[in-house]
Amino acid sequence: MTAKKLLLIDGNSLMFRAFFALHNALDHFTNHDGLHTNAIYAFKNMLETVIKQEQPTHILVAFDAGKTTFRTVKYANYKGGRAKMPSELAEQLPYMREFLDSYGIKWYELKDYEADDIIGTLAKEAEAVGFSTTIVTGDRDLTQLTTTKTTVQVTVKGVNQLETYTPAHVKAKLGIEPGQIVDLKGLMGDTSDNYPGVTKVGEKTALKLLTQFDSIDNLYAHIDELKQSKMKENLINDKDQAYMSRDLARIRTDAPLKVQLDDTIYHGPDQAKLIEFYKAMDFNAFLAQLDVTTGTATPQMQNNAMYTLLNGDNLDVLQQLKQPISLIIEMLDDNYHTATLDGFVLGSEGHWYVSNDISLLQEPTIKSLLTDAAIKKSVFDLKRTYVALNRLDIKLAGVDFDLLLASYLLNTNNNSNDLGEIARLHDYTQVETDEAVYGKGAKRQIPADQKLFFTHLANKARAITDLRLPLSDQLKQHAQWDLFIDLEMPLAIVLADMEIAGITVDAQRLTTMQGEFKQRLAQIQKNIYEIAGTEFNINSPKQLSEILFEKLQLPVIKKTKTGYSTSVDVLEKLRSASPIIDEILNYRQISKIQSTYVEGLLKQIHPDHKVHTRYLQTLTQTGRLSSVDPNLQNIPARLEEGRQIRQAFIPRHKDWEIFSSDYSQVELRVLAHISGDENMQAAFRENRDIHANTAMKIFGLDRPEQVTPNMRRQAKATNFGIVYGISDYGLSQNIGITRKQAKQFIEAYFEQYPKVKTWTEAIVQTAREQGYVETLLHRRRYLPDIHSKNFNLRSFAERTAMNTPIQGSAADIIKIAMIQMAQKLKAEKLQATMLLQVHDELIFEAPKSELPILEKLVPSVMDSAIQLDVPLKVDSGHGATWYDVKA
DNA sequence: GTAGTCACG
DNA sequence: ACGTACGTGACTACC
Repeated sequence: MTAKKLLLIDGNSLMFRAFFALHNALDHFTNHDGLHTNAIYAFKNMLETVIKQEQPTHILVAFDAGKTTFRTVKYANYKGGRAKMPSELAEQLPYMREFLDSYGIKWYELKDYEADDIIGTLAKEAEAVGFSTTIVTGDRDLTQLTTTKTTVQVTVKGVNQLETYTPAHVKAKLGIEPGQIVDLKGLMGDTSDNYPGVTKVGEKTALKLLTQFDSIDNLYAHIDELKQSKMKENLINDKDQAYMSRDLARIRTDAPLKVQLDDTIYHGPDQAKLIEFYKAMDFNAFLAQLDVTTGTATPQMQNNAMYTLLNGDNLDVLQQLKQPISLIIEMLDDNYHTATLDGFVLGSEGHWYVSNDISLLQEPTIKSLLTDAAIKKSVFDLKRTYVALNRLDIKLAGVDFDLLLASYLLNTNNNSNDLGEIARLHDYTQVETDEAVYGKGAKRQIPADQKLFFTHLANKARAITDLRLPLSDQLKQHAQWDLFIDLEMPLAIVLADMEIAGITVDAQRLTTMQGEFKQRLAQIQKNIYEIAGTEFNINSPKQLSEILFEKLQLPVIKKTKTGYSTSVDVLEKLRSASPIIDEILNYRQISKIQSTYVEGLLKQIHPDHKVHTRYLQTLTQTGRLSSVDPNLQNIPARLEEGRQIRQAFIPRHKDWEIFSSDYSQVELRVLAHISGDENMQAAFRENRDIHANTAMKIFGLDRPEQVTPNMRRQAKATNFGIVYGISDYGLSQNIGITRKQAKQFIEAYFEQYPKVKTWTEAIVQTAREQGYVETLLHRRRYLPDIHSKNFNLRSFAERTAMNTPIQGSAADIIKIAMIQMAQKLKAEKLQATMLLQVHDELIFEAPKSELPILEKLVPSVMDSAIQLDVPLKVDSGHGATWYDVKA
């Protein structure tokens, strides 16, 4: 006899999860009747994952029967104040049941009881007859049902990550037994279910009390033993409430169910019904997964594109291709500056031409097709494709669609670089992921069977062709078409040219520095070992903390997940405690410079004496670029010691210089513009020192002379805080004041800049209502966590709602400037070359003779990139090396 | 592969 | 009561 395994699903809880998991894509998930289907879609995926994982013999999905239950009879406010179910979800309920029916899964609801009670009762019955049971829910309260035979899986993030609770896990996590959870809830109450518990008692206090007294009963039996305190008073006053809350929290295991365990046997889906259901829902991707003839679900049936192998003799077929033509230059390695070109594919609508003979690209037929701006082409990752072809001296032109860029703009959360994965995000399954075909890590390679490789290439090209129209439509619907066509697409070429140009690095200079730093590190290391009285690895936080906090017994300031923190802010506080601290800080600083910037950079220099970074154009959530291999956006600047690294960045010719322009306070100017705050706008219009201005306002001063450097520093931090989505705690940590003071700062700030306050509130509200926020150019960021019950996740989403429009609009602005700058340099036939972008700064190399031109041209392009209600300000400088560029 | 630390805007 | 500043990438240690 095989072991019986029961799967119990908290239908309401998971349905909500499923609904909000795809809340972003609510509009996208509607069937031909206009019915929303997102919750059903996500629920189905989740259900299949769990069934596959658990292999149950029995399944039941429990639902809540209605608003009133025995709990609301006991306590009228139970679950009061809850927002009512969104209508987009409510309309899916009947279909959810139909889905379960066709999937052969029993579902059940019972008047006056909640889903929890059905689950509790069945779990108990199942246990009595020797089943093992798994409960899946989004509600932590169900962990009270955990036993040796019953595990509870709680969704953590989204829907597919589950945290498994066994009695041991409950104990490890909370320090109490599963059975004590009701006592815990009794004492602490539950805000989301809206019952009170004991005044001022939260989880921490409640757990402390339970470790001492085990249960509410025992606590009250010994209440006299507690020392006189406010808490004791509260416990006594709220005794009835505590007992009531405990009873509300307790899940019933004796509900009068009209369903037997035998009714929950899982036989699998009714194929015919399921097909009908998927058709009704327009779940075409799911339909495709069903093998209709055998009536069982099979792995993805892939319909492969037919391809033709190109050779030297059949290239003329390409001239028959209909436009737009999809193009892929395949490289397995990430770094397209150096990766081997493994093959290519060209084609459109049913005609796919592939080859692994790269030399064919040089044939006039193909080369002219690629370089002709009048022949329209679609690609996946324009910058990558352009750079690869440039290595063959082919100037790619005529690309008017990039699937990767389009997908990124539609949802910045989808930051995969894999065509197959991205296609799936858009419900297109007729192409494998690269990982599936090539493998990953050390095993990544072209498949031994060439047919597999060519088929994959053809499928990829077909995916680009098939997704071009729908994604273009979506961009237009989102008002993002201009952002796509006029900004990101042209920018890809500008960035490609910058990467190709590269920046020259003086390896000699770095090697000299390497020697110096090596000596200094050896000396500091010696000092540290002397003070510590032993040798150890200073680079190991673990070994270092043993020395500091155990051997030397320094006070512990902060802990990390795994031990003691040894970060700068901790060490700063310990400075006076031991001379070893200064030495360690010094060691850290220099070894960082040595390993990351001196040695790290040396490794990245190409034979042309340059480094060629790659800008990631589709990674950040805000629209900024990022830079890798090497990262040239975090070259030291703040401290002199590190700043000297910039001496190694030099122009490519003698008699040339490095020239740089940067926006001054661009983010605050953006804030002044979008908030419409008159006071802040006036400060910028009158070209005042914004931080001093803020200091005067929040400290109530009349004259700028009264602003002390410390006031300005605090005001500056407050300005930054606002941009980051202010919190009193964050600000207090940053400038070392109390939380209360920080709160007063923020209040004073908002009084002086009232519209900034209104704007922050409005943007958070906007995020709640539409599920996303936008930049000036309609770059969009979805914030699903804005509705989270989890305080941390929700707060983070709220800060992000404030920060993203600011940071993202600043990113939009400099991107416009870059495109216009590239055009100007070309139009004016200047030799000056744009090399780097560092978020608010553009860096060039140029013959000295062109410097006077650049000094006018670059700032004028940058400050007129966009018209705001406040002026943009740009500072410039130049010098023999990057280090010598000073404004 | 993850965590801790630190470099930048 | 909760426990944080926003956005990144690279290096080292350790499992």
